[in-house]
Amino acid sequence: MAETAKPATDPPRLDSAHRELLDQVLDKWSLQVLDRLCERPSRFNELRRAIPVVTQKSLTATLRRLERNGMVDRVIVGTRPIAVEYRISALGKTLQGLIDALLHWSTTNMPDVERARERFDRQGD
Amino acid sequence: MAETAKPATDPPRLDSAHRELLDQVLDKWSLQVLDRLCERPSRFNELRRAIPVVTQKSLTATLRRLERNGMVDRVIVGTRPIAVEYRISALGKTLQGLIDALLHWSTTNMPDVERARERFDRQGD
DNA sequence: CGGTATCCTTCTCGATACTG
DNA sequence: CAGTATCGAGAAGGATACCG
Repeated sequence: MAETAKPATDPPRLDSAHRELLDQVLDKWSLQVLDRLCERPSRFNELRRAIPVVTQKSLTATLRRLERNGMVDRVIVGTRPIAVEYRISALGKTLQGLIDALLHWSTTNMPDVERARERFDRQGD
Repeated sequence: MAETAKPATDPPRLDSAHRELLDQVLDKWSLQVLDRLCERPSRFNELRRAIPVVTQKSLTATLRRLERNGMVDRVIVGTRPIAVEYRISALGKTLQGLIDALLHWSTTNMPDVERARERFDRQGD
């Protein structure tokens, strides 16, 4: 068979489209928003209070990004004063297991990570 | 019973220490570096070529961060000219399943995400 | 080969003020 | 209530040059 296969450096499995998507969905605020919305639908200011120290601006940007990627639905539930509810979408739900796994990994391995950090910092001081 | 339990907004599962760790390990370059190193140990310039368009500076920073968190080992395998090999650590290996899962999720759901984006962009134009 | 050091631009993010 | 608009500080990130 003719060889197309001889990549001394083989192609990355994570191409730019995948990277971009994961970046938009796994970033610092998104993880927390999605985690929260998996538990229950929430209003804007509810989310704001539930997620310590997020600013309006960052929360708005995060929600818009998640909405654009189909992870959350923005539902207007009342007018005057306007009321908006954010809900996890079916597509967003598919991330729930992964988020739980990440949280679990982080919890399990945090002690080892902390030891590694101390060792590293002691070496290089 | 006395009620400590009445959090109208309940506490976030993802506290700042976890967020910080996940941020340091799931960022754009780290994912690619870890994915690559799970396949095989690599030299610095090998990684650079394998990961399209990463700069020296960013790759160095990423590797230092991963090393500090105990995810990769930096092994000097030769001197003059100096040769360094980066290897996934035992701790880093524990992330492999998660990275595979993320990659799989991304691949599976990319079409739906793209449809969602198109719909969103069409509404708001 | 595997980095550091420096400069400089770009983007992020918080603070603040205002609106339908 | 749920945002938008604007500004400015600081961090991230690229380009380039140099070093052990």
